[in-house]
Amino acid sequence: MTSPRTTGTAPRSALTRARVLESAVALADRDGLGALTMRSLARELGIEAMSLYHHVANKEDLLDGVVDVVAAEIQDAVGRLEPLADDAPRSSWKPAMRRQILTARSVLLRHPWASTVLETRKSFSLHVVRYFDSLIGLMRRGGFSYDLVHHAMHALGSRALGFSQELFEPDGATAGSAPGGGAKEGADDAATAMLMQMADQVPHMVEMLAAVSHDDADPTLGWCDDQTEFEFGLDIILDGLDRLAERERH
Amino acid sequence: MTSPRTTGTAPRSALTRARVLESAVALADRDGLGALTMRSLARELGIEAMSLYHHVANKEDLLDGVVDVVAAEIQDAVGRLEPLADDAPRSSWKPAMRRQILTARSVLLRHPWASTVLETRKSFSLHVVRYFDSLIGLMRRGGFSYDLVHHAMHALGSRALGFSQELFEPDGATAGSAPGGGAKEGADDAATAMLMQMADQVPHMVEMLAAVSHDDADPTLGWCDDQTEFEFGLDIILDGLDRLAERERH
DNA sequence: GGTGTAAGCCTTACGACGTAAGGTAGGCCG
DNA sequence: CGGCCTACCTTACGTCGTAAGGCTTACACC
Repeated sequence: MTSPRTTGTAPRSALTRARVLESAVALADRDGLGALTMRSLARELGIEAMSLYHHVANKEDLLDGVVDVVAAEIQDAVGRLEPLADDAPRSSWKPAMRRQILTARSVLLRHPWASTVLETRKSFSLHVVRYFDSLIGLMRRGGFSYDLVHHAMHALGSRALGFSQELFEPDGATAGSAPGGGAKEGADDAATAMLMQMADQVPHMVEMLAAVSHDDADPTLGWCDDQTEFEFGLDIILDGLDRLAERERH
Repeated sequence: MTSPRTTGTAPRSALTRARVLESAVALADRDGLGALTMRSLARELGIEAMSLYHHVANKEDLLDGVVDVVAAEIQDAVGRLEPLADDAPRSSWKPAMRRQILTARSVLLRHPWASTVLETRKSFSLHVVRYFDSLIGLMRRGGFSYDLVHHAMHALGSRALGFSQELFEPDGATAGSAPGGGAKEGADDAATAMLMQMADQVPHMVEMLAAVSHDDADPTLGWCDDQTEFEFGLDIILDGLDRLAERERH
């Protein structure tokens, strides 16, 4: 379909590392992380698996690159936010940081598999580090000592990037099930039923679920609002840091 | 070596699901999660790979079971703590919870691979749920509404179990490298060197590293004390929750 | 005792996976 | 024109999880 360019300087390869990585991201978005294999990615690009090795060193390198693409997307989105005014009060570090983190989160929500890959990297992505750097800058403007900044980054952990791995997520991002798959609904119901069975073993939990679910509009216990819970946890940490920074400043 | 029992009711199988799971935990402890395969586990037990399927349904089930073993260990350790006195003040929920979580953490530190596996489970382990239940109970004694308890569990996230997945851990728990492996030292140094190279790209980060590392005793920047950072983050959250609970109680 | 049954273990084999090794063909520069 | 470099391909190996089916042992019952 694409006519081979007969002029130009590089007629041979339309395929670049960048295109490989973009394709990998698209494939993972569409079919899940489990479906991202060298062979399937090659098929997607219309080449053979081994040809990928001319653009990435191995699968680890591919994943590094894929993380980098997502991280660049984050940095881009964060960079699009309007910057802090020069005369902004010291306290504005907190809403600014909140906004950056929620922006990062919105990007990661578009690539649900990315957090899993991020956690398994053993080297930095430049884009991630630059994103962290901007958070550090915000805290400095808020009057944090570097020591406090350092602790703060650890306290935030993965929340700094906008995810907080939920234990026991309903659907594993790793799964990569075929899009027509059936058995999904009822997962919550099954969990609730299981809990009911062991009501005597976990009385507080059962009572909590009862209490929380019926001042909710939805009586089927459609479980929790991720966004709300994320923001709740984030705010607790930001408020705590604010208090510590104020104490530090005497 | 072990004389086969000729009496008794079950002379045949010394191998049980429990023994399989224990062996799997031991293998992962020793050689890493990556070394835990059906074949290697079978070799460890002196049987063939396929024979394992008489005791576990498949590898997912094996991992479920392995998580359960670790969770039982956590529950056991937590159960060994002395319980709250009946006349303990309301505010004692906080140190009690802190103690439980740090106890859970001490168990997970003995099984560094376990957090990774925990995150990938898509169903509950009874022992984990019971542990959570005890945390909920503590917060209730502290006067929390169930709604606040619910948010609190989300805010804690994996910290409730004593881990806070560090992005970019020095060594992947998944690796399972041969015990004689060489290239480990210098990982921090390499990271620092890389950061130095891009100093202009991440000025705050570089400055922070400089500031934090030289009021540290160790000038080689041996990086951070995990335990300290974990407790710092945990305390921020617990303090924040305390404040919210107090406000709730008017 | 003999016999049926079922459990525990083994053998063989399949289709994924990542990737090592080496082959081929086209475009560039001399 | 000839050599070379590079993108791509072919083939093959060793690993993984596990499906299918066979052997053997120990018990339940007659």
